[in-house]
Amino acid sequence: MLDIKLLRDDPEAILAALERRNNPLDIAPILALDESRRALVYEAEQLRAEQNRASGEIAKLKKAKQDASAAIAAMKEVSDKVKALNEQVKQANDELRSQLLIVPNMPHESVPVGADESANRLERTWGEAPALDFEPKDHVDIGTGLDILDLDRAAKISGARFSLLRGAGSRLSRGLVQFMLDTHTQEHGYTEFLPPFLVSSETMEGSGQLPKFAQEAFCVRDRDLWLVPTAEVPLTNIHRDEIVSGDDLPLKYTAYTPCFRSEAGSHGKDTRGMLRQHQFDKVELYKFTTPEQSWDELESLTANAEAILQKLGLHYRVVALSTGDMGFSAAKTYDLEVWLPGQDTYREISSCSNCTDFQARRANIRFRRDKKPEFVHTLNGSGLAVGRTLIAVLENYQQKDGSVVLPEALRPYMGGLEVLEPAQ
RNA sequence: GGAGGGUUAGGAUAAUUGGUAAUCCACCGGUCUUGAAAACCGGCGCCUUCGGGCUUGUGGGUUCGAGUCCCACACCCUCCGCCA
Repeated sequence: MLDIKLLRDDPEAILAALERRNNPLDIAPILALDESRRALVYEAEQLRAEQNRASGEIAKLKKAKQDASAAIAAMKEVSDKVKALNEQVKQANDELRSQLLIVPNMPHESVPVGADESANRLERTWGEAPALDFEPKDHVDIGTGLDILDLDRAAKISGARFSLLRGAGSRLSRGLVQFMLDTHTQEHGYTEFLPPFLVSSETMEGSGQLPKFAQEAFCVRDRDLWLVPTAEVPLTNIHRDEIVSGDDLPLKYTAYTPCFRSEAGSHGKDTRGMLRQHQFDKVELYKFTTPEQSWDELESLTANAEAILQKLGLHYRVVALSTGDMGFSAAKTYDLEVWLPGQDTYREISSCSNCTDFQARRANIRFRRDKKPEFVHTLNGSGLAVGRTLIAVLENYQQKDGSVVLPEALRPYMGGLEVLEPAQ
């Protein structure tokens, strides 16, 4: 949610930002709404002041055992007016908020301008694609050959877009989670959380999933609970409606959660294998920072996610998303794309964003350094998507005989195992 | 799911038959001091068009006026039931 004051004081800047995002939203009605709302608030407050004064008078008269019926009768009218006005103010507030909620965040000046992903900017690449002297298989064939991935039985249990890992496969997934959390907590200074996987509507609204993206999430029947689509949701809401100390910033949090997404609208996309699932594991990175810190912190958060890929020796590239490709809340986003030999392409494995004060305003997360509370900046990024990391390990470290050599960093998490051998 | 008790600022406690939130601790600033402590003064919740307005778990209701009365809900504690 943008600051209404910014809209009021500098509507041209907002219009220019919308233009860059290729978003034709008209802000004139919002400004008109704001103006009439403020007039209503002022009028209501004036009447309220009169009411408070008169109430004091009535109390005095009553104490002196004098007749107050005339004053009470007069106040009855004022009271009715105040009630009617407050009702209007409430409506105007709700209306204004819902209008403001559909305005996206303003892109940072360093974000490449363009309509879609074709305008994304390559920032850097790391490592090299493995030189395979044979036709690489994709993770489905590799995983099936190793008897660690069983998509048919997953479909039997839950339907399409689920996976069933077995034996070393499930241990590899668990090991990846451990490896990522250990790295972020011990080397990057993040505090680990294990949040609820079911959250309330209020929490979903706080981080911007509701009402706009209700279609993308799963909800529990007959209860006000949603399955988390990402750990970003519970992590954001840890400090919802709080004022944290400025001395504590930046706060760096990490959490593993499963993520549940309906992927409505992605039918026919990535149908093979475990690239796009209704349930997947992810280790999330999250920061609450001051406004001055947030751009440096975006770079270091991205570097923290990259460190995982580097330790695993996986070739990847970093891309700055264009204004047209960025998410609603982000002011700037870097995607990490890992090389997948089985797909013969780079695939997103992490998305790191600075949401500036956009999410904080909506979730009402502030900090105090002087007298006035200010909104924090929030940043989030995957560190990393576990399922896709598993895919990347399988595809990049596959051998001609169908085995997979485990990267050294993972071996301690696999009981010293060095190679996944194909089943006989 | 059932029964009972509770929720007032960061913490702890007040508030006549309903009269418009008081006090202590902690914390911050100032005076004083070589420095510190103590003492004293001011802050110590939010918004503001600087007139004020809002704030007693949340949302309604009654009333000129609600921490107080009524209704619904949330959360916490204790016990029963169920359960890993």
